[in-house]
Amino acid sequence: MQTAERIRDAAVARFGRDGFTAGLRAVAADAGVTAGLVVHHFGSKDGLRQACDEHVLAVIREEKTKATTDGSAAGLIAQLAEVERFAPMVLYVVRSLQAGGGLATAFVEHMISDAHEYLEAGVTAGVIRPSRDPEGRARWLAYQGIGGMLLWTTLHPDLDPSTFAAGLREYIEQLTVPALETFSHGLFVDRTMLDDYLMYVPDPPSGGQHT
Amino acid sequence: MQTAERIRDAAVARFGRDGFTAGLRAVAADAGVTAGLVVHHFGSKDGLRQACDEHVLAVIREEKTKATTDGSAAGLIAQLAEVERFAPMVLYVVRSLQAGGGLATAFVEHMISDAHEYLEAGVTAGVIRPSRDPEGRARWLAYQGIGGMLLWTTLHPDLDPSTFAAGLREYIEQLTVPALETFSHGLFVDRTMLDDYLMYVPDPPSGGQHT
DNA sequence: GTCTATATAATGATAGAC
DNA sequence: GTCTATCATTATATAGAC
Repeated sequence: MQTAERIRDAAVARFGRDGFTAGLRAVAADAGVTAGLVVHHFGSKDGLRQACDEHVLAVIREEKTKATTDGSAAGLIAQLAEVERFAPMVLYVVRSLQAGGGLATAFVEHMISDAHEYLEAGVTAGVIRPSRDPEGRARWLAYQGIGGMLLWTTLHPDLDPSTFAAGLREYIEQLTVPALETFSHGLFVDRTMLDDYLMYVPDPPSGGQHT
Repeated sequence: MQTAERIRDAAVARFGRDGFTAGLRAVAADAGVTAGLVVHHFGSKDGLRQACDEHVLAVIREEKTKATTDGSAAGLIAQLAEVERFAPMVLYVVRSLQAGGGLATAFVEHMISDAHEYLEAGVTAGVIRPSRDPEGRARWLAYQGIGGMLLWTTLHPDLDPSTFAAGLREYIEQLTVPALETFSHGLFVDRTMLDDYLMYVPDPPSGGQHT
């Protein structure tokens, strides 16, 4: 393997474990080179991070990671095997989500798009209820799902590649019943809250479906 | 006002704007003192942050901030005025949630407890559906609600006290319809997904209600 | 391509005058 | 209590030998 790629992979793993405050010397040591060489290849620390972002995003797109923001336990748990396979990269994505930036935005938009596709297929198949704002619903579910996991992750900072997947499993198992309950029959007994709000926002976004 | 308190308030504001990577010199300059005096009063940067945490948490408890994780637009928008009043402290809490630590955990647990109380009152009043895991449902709603806002905040890093509340309003207005829809009648057409899952996890947690 | 050595800047923290 | 001056460390990045 080329040295530059080895440095980049070491950076993905190190940044994933320690966050972006990790120094170039640590990355260089992991890759078996010196800090100077890292700068020689990537110009700066920011250039290195950009290379990591691009590589991780390319892998995500290539693997066609499916969105699992529908709250389905089956889908989520099935994804956990993938999480374990790509543990270093998953951790890198988590760090990006915590820090913000281009990869985080791209990842979230990717998940929203996937969720949208998945939900619309469900609507067509008759298992998912239609929405008057399908795009907004996908966006909301993605934000809540990713955000919830992100918050849980941040509150349990002992995350390393070996324990991350197990911890994530615990989080999902704890919250699957409430999620499925709510996604099955909602939270409110009736729809007065929705109707009250719709009186103030009467215009459904384009693409809205009958609800 | 005492100098130590002025330094502490300056630190809350500065850490809220720039995150915890902000230096002691910046905090000291904001408070009109020197870096040495900050250390003299708080022992270390970590001591300063701990003092900030304790103060913010005390204010939160004193103001009896109500949980708004029920997805209700009315409740959320009503809270926005409070967000504007306490903008520097809200930003500090956001930074804590991004960084993890004691204040973040305490804040989330506070919101979970509030949501639990609020939901149970709704169940008793007959407007909220019962859950077989009321505590888990409150936890799930709090994680998703806080996490979603946190993710949105992280993805829009141009946050300062003046624009934060307006941006938050935009986020809420975008996603209120999907949230109310889902909380009104769920996401799935029927409850086969829930029933399928419950066959694997047949034991309802203690305190469960009939669903 | 890779290294050593160094420049430069910023950090948290300390010592001691006043 | 408050300041000035400084130390020790760490960081990114550069220069140049090989």
